[in-house]
Amino acid sequence: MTKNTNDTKTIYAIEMWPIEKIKAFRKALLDWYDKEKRDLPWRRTNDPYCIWVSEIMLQQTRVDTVIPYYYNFLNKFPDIASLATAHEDVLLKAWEGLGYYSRVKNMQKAAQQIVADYNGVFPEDPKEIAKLKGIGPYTAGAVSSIAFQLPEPAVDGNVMRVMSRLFEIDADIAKPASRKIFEEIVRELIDPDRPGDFNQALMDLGSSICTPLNPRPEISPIKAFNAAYQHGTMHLYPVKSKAKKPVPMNLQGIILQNKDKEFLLEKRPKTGLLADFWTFPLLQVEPVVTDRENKIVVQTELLVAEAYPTEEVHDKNPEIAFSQIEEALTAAVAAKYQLHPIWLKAETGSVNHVFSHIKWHITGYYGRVLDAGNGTLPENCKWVSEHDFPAYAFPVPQQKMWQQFQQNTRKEFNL
DNA sequence: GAGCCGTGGTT
DNA sequence: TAACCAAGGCT
Repeated sequence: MTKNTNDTKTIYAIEMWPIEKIKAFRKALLDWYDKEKRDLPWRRTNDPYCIWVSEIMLQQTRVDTVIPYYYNFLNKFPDIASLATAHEDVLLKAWEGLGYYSRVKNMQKAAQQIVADYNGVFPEDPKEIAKLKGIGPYTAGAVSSIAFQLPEPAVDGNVMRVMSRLFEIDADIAKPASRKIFEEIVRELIDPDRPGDFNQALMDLGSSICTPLNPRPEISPIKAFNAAYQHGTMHLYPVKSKAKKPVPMNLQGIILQNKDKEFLLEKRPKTGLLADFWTFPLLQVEPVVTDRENKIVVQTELLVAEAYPTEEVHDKNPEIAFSQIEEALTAAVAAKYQLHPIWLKAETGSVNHVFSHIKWHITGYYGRVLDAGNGTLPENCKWVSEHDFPAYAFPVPQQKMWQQFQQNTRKEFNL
């Protein structure tokens, strides 16, 4: 930060406004917020715990999605102590469907930190708040300003977009390093008397008027402060590099039922994608498929490194594809689960699911196991009656598989 | 710093 | 449809 001759600061080569303009900006923004702000559940409380819960849930997640989860979560875990001592399966169930599941695990660790280090009372110092697990720069600023009226910036995607247009900032907002620039700017602009409202007003403006697509700067309460709008350069901001496309992956979803009508569920590892969630067994098994010269097109093996579109497998040799898939499934299931199912001669469905960085294509197969009890099931596997399904945390791909099985296969074959 | 980590809504 | 988007943080 340097000082100019005309008494204004320069932040990362961006010239800050004089104090009179800053004050006018605060008033224009807060007047609009007072008039237009939405009535949201977490805006009816000053409890830092409730504010915290809302901020974690709102990370990369829409307001409409969060609202029912917010009520349910506070009902189940009304305070820091109850969160700190919750059972993990109950915790995950409360977050089921929200995504980014490490958020809730980190939140519990933070609750335990607060119990251990702060006598169970949420700390009021931004530096201390930022030490809590799962609380990064944005959330630390949000809780500090909203719950404790501290003049801390809370820079999220909305704020970066708004500021990049106001000041015609060329920094790539997709890069983590850019956030610091915007924090310095917000530190200068933030209203010291209403920091929480100021931060929330910026975010509300970003989500309603200063939107990524089809923004309406002409009706913005701060259009007079918008350099990009005034200069006709709105289309240039924000600068944001493109995200990578999700990598496709093919899986077989194995729906197995024993003679007690129970289904085989598998708990995923405690780190990585969908950690600690339950699904039908998912295998990366490709059948041996040969072309008309008996040349191998796809080699059967577990954990095939490269994804291979199932449709192509059928296309290459449709008349023998299913029996060869069946053969491969039988071998894989015997090896991994020590089970020997009798397969239904049809797929139970086809599920597509897109994650942030992976795209799953799951083909479902149903098998009935009559000799269960001989082999030893892997430690993370369990036969479960569907009556007990509501107690298990399922990711969306699993729910899609189950839905297809019920609606299609089960009805048709009376299983 | 870049990759990992979900899901649902919009265009 | 595919692409893009939404109140990020951790490793």
